[in-house]
Amino acid sequence: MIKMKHDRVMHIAKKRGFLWSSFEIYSGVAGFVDYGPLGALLKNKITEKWRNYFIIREGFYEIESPTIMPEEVLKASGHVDHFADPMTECKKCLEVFRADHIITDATGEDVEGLPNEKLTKIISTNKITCPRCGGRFTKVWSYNLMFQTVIGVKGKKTGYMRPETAQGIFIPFKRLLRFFRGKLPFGVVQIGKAYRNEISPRQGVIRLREFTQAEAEIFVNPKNKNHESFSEAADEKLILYPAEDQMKNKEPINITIKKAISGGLVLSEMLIYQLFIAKKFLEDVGIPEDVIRFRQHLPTEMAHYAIDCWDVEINLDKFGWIEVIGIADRTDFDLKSHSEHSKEDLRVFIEFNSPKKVKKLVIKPDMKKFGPSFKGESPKIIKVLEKLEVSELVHSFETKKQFELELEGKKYTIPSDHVEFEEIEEIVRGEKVFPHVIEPSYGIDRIVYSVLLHSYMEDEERSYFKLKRDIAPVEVSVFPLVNKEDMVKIAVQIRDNLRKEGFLSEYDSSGTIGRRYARSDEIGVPFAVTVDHETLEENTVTLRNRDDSKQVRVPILELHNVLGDLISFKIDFKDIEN
RNA sequence: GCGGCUGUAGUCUAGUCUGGUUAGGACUCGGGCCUUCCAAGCCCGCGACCCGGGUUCAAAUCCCGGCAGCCGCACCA
Repeated sequence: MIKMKHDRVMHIAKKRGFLWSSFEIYSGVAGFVDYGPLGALLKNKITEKWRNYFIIREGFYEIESPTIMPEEVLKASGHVDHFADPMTECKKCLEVFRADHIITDATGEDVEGLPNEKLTKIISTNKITCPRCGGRFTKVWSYNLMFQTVIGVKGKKTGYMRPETAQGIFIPFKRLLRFFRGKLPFGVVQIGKAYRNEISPRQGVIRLREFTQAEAEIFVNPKNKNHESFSEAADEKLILYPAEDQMKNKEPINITIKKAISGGLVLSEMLIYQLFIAKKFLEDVGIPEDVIRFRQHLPTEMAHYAIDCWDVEINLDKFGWIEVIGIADRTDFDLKSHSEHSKEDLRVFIEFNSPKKVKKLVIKPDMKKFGPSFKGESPKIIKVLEKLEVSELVHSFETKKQFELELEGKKYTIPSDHVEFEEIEEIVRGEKVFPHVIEPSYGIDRIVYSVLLHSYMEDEERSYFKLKRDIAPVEVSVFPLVNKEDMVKIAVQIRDNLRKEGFLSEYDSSGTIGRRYARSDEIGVPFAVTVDHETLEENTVTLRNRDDSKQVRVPILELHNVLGDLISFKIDFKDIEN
C-alpha cells in the first residue's frame, strides 16, 4: 500500500513531464534522469527558494566553479585516495566484496585505510576465502567513484568530474576572504552538478550518478562557534537521533534547540543553527514536520574530515528514512590540506578582543663582533638566526658555546659571545588560524522527489499535488466553461494578460470542464479561472482553489492582484470567500 | 559486479509455451459533435513488439549477447 504512493507519484511524474529517465530511446542508463518541463520548473522554484534562504536571509554569496577539476585539487581533498573502496573478487563464484570488510569479518581486525597491496597480503597470509563458496580471492583493486577524464588535446592532465561542489569553494578561499574583507564568519554557496560513478544505482532519483547539490560553506572562527541569531532558533523543536541512542536502539527524541545545545547533543550553535534552517526550508517547500528527523553520524560512518555530522532525513515510505541534507562540521581539514598542497597560506588573521602582552626571549646580535667576523654576510646570517627557534639557539650556545649554521651551502660557526638574549614584552594583536567550515549540503534531486511524494493527495474522486502555491510549476489555468466562441475568446485573452503580468498560465479547452480541472489538479496548479455565462454579462470569472475545489467570483480586472497576493501568501483563499 | 524474474503505443494489457494474414483491446492524448462547473456520451484520428546478432521459407514468439527495470546478495567516502 505504501509502495503504491511512490508508484503513483512516479507514474504521474513521468506522464505529465516532471521526471523521465535519461537516454530512453537508447534504452537508458541507470543513475541519470531528465527533468521534464514541469520538473525543471519545480526544481528551479525550489532552488530559487533555497537561494532566498541562504543568499537573501543568511547573507551568503553564491559562486559558480567548474564541474571538471584537475587531479591536484582532488588529491589534496583526499578524494583521489579515499573516495574509493578496496574491492576483491572471488575467482570461483565471481562475487565482488569490499576487501577490508572481508578481512574484518574473518580476523576482527580494523584494516581501514591500508593500501591495497597490504590488504592483498593479509588475505593471502590469513588464507581468507570467499564466505559464500570458499573460493580464492583476486588481488585487491580500488574502485574510485569519480568519473575520470583528460584535460587538453594531448590528454596529459588528468581531470575528474567533481564529486561535490564544496571543493570549488575552498580553492578560491583567499579571494573570497578578501571579498568578505577578512572577517569571519562568512558563507559562500554553490548550486550545481556533482558526479559519482555509483556501482549500481537502483533507487531512481534517490541515487543518481549526476545530481544537483546546493551547498553552503560557512567559514567560522574555530574558537567561537556561537551564532549571533541563536535566540531565533532556540525554542524550535527538532527530532534528533543522536549516535549514542542509535547504538542503544533507542528512539529519536523531540527536543528544543536550546536543550540540545546545553545538553551537548550537537557540537555547536553554528552547527545546530543549520539544522534549524534545514527544517524551516523543508517545511517551506511542503515537507510535513513529522517526516523530518536529524540523525547523527555514527563514529564509524563519519567522513575523515568531520567532527560532527547530522543527516537530515525524510521518511520516504518506499525507501524509509533517506538523507536529503548532510550538515557537517568539516573543521579545518580542507583548507589545511589545500594550504599544504598548494603552499598558499589559507589562514585568517583573527584579532584578539584585547591585545595580548607576551613575554618573549629574543636574540640580540652584537654588531661590533658580527661585523668584523662575518663582514657583508652578517645581515643574512642574523636574519636566519632571528627566524630560528630561540630555545634551540639558547641550548646550543649554553652547551657548545657556539652555533653552527648552514646557509646557501656555506657553513658558519657563530661563537656565543656574538649574541645576547633579552626578554622583551611584545604586543600580539591576534593570530592566524585556519577557519573551521560548517557545511550544509542539500541534495536537490532528493528534495524535489520528497516534495512530490509528500504533496501527493489522492481520494476516490481525484489525485493532485498539493504543492505550496509558490513552488507550483504552473500557477494558474484558464478555461472556458464550454467551447463557445465568445467564452473561448475571453479565456484566451485572460491567459495572455496573466502571462503579461508574470504568471505562468495555461489555457485548456479540451474535453469537459471537469476533465480540465482534473488535469490541472493532477500537476498541482493551485488556481483555475473559468469563463462562464456570467462573465459575458458582468466581466467576472470564477476562481477555483485546487485544495478544496471551492470557487469565488472575481472581477477580471482584479484577477492579477488577487492571484499575486495568493501566490505570495499575502492572503489565503478563505480570505476572499464570501 | 553476481544470481533469479521481466521487457508489446503515453499507460495497463492480449498474443509468446505450440513461429505463419494487416499485432487485438481498454484508458490517455489530438480533432470534431454535444455540454450552464468537477475525469459523462458519440464519431474520427495518432500511436507499440527494448537493441544487436543467430536459427528458419517465415521471429513479438526459439537461441545467444547487450541494455534497462524489479527482487535478492554485494556496494553506497
